[in-house]
Amino acid sequence: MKKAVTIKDIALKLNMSVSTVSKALNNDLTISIPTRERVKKLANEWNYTPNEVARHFKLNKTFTLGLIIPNMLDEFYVLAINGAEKVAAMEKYNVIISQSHEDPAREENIVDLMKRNRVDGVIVAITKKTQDMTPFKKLEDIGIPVVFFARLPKDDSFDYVTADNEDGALIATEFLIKKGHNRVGHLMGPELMTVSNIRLQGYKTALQKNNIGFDPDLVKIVDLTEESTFLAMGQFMKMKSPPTAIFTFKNYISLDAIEYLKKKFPVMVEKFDFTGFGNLPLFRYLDHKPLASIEENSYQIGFEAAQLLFRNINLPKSEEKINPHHIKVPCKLVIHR
Amino acid sequence: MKKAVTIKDIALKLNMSVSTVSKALNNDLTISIPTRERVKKLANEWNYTPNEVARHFKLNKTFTLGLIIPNMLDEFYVLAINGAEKVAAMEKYNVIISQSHEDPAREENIVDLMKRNRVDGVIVAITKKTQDMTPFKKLEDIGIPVVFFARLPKDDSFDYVTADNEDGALIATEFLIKKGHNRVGHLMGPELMTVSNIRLQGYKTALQKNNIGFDPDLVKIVDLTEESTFLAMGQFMKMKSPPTAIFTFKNYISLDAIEYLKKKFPVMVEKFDFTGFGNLPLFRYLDHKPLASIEENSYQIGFEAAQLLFRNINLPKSEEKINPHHIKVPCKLVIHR
DNA sequence: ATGGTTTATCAAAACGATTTCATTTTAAGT
DNA sequence: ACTTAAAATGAAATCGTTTTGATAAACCAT
Repeated sequence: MKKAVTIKDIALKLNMSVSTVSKALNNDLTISIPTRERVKKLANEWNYTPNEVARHFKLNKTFTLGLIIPNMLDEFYVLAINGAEKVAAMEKYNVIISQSHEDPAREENIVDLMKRNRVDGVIVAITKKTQDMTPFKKLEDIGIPVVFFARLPKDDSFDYVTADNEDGALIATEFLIKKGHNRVGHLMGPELMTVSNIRLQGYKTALQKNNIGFDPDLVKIVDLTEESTFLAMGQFMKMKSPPTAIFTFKNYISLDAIEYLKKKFPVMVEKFDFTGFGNLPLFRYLDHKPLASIEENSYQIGFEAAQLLFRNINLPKSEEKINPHHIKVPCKLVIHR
Repeated sequence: MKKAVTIKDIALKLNMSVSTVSKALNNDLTISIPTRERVKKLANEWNYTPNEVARHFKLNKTFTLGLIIPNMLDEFYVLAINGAEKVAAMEKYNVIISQSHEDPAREENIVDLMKRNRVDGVIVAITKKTQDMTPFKKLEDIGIPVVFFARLPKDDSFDYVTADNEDGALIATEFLIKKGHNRVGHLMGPELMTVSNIRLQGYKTALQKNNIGFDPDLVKIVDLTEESTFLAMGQFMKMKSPPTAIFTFKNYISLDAIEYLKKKFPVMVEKFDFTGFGNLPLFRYLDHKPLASIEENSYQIGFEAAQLLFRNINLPKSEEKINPHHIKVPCKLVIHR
């Protein structure tokens, strides 16, 4: 079969040692200019392609970042990937991406794989259900730093980057209140997720700030499926005094909620106001859309997560991580109409 | 710094040679059961994580597939990735994904990178503008097989997997004709792209089959930006007898076209019928959407591309590729209302 | 006991690059 | 011409694993 040219082949042809060739290719100053050029010329002619596998092995470094995300169909994560890739590119690092598909077992496999492949660091948004943090601990045990983003571990000892969820929730809720709504509901995310609770907190704070009493009946937990949103909306609409506006955990939920209204209470569609996390590009095509979105700046989140990771990667061997770094990226309200 | 345990550490501790440990861990039958178990036990206790970098280096094989796509924000590609990943997983291969962002220079970098990293094969959807195929030729020169999908090279000597674009275009156009339209327009994709021309061909065939003369004025080329679609629609609407239905290269274009009508000819919105390639999940939330989509089965395309790639990877060293394989995955019409 | 298998283990080479240290060559200074 | 310093090259070790061929130990039959 076809085989790639090695440094040795070149050395042989030019009657020099492999060390000279290696150095020549790396522009080592101890090699004379003429030799350097002879080597490079032949390397070029022969289409020499350095074997990075060998290099990485020797250097004990892969110049690769591992990215673990739940699902690439969610634009949020794609943008975060792009942000991380940007930083990686600047540092001449590669990025490998893997999807957990919200399955903790699969996630664990991926972590193991990345560990075996000796990535230099890992950036991860855990699944909705991830509880056990030992796989990540083990990564750090062999010196592979980890940074979490978007989906956070309960355990605060890890580094993470997140949107300022509490503030975002506050802004989104307050926006509805200022619009004149005093019965603002909340469609909350899964209880298991740390962010769900933080956003709930922001919602509560907004009420408080505006002297509106918290009514537990105005909060329903959904799991991001259409059915659960429909169910929750049904419960809302059955109330003696239903909410007139809703802040949702994610705007995908708002969309399903609007669908529900379109089907069951068409007259209400126009009156009901929604806000939620996630500013989706498709909104521009919708006739009925949330009033406003919380833009989480996922690109920025990915960007900062990668930066933080590099800070850990480049830490001098001796220095151990002292305190975990927690970074909050500010949110922004985007009004759609 | 923390260091990972190696096979050597284990051998030392157990007073055996590294070869024995290696074989034990690989369940080699020439190693006695008791030794095998002793080794595995300690490996487990010490959290031994095989260094795949070293392994790949030694085996001259990385068990990794490279995937190059234009853009992960397009669901089409994400689904294709998922299909390819499925096959890779079955073969115990990893997948690394990189985005060209429609930039041929960037694409070339990625190819080079994958070559240096010695992936075992590459699956690629080229950029809109890619013309030069030598980077891919060079890949094959050192024995790394390539399979193209979705976006095809002009050069037919490569393997590829594609939707049956001509048939899809035919079905989509004919659907409009059968609905009673005899002035069916086409918003065509960039001329540089092979698929654009193939879809145009399908459109023409549909007209012919239904005894409708081809009117070149009913075809406008767009570049997938909103502006160019608006421009093309403007030209259509200025005609003495404009089209009453349009088949578009991609349904994203249909969406922009519908937006145009909403703004400029609100009364026409309901009368105008659209079909196009790409069945987007977000359609369910739209009040004004294309009449039907051509579902390209991108998951299937990714799946088959990976399968084809493995056929090449597993080719005995001796056998050279004879004829290129070209696979067409059938399309399906999905009606939205 | 002797030779002949079979079974279990080991030593060493190999993969492709980098890097340290030694050695050779060239140039400079007297 | 001779020493000495500077410049250029080379030899060899190394990274962690697999694999081949050799060796040692255990078992069997005569």
